[in-house]
Amino acid sequence: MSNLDEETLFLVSQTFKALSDPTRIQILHLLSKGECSVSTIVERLSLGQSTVSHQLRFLKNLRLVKSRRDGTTIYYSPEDQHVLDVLEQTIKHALHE
Amino acid sequence: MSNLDEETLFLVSQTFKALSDPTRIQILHLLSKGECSVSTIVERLSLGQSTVSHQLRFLKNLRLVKSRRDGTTIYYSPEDQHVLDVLEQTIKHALHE
DNA sequence: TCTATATATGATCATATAATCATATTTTAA
DNA sequence: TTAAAATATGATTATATGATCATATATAGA
Repeated sequence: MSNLDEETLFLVSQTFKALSDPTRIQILHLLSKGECSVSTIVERLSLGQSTVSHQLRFLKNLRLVKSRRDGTTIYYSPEDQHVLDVLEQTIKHALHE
Repeated sequence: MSNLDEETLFLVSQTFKALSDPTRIQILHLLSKGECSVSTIVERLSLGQSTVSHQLRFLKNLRLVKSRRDGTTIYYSPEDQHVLDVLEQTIKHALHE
């Protein structure tokens, strides 16, 4: 496996940290079914608008989700299949599958 | 993708949390090269014995590492290839690969 | 049994994190 | 250009986390 300098180590840990919160996992899991606007995420998951916006920024900073604007609405979706694979694999691991 | 009940959500988040700390990533990364005793990990990574022991317990609780005893020495290794795959994939993601 | 070695555990404390509140920004339409 | 709707941002606060210290436990050998 590739070596880990300090900077990479930090980036990797941050990436996992982005996935280590139930709220952010819920959001990413919802997005895995198709892109959603912020307000849709708020409704579907019964979360505060500010909470969702903060968490989306976190996920986006780590390139786990991407966004596109349509008018005043911003749609979020998973950055790539890679991200969903890691989530899926870890769900399986957690479920002893 | 599989649905996520509250309990699974928590387990998945804990699993990612176990991988979200630089110290624990270093440990797992070291173990990916071959099993190590606690004292070897302490030496190789220049960490405190108590720190390593605490972190190994965390990793083991989430089934990310396993251990075997030989006399007074306890050897740790990654639980399975699955775990290493997730680590490897995330390292690649962090490195934009 | 007594000692030494290896590892684990419990408590403490400084720091990091997530939710919330209030407010700001951006875009569209009237 | 003003208002409304959607989203983002900054500050605050309660809680979670990780390193460290002191101590406990377990195993092997004298």
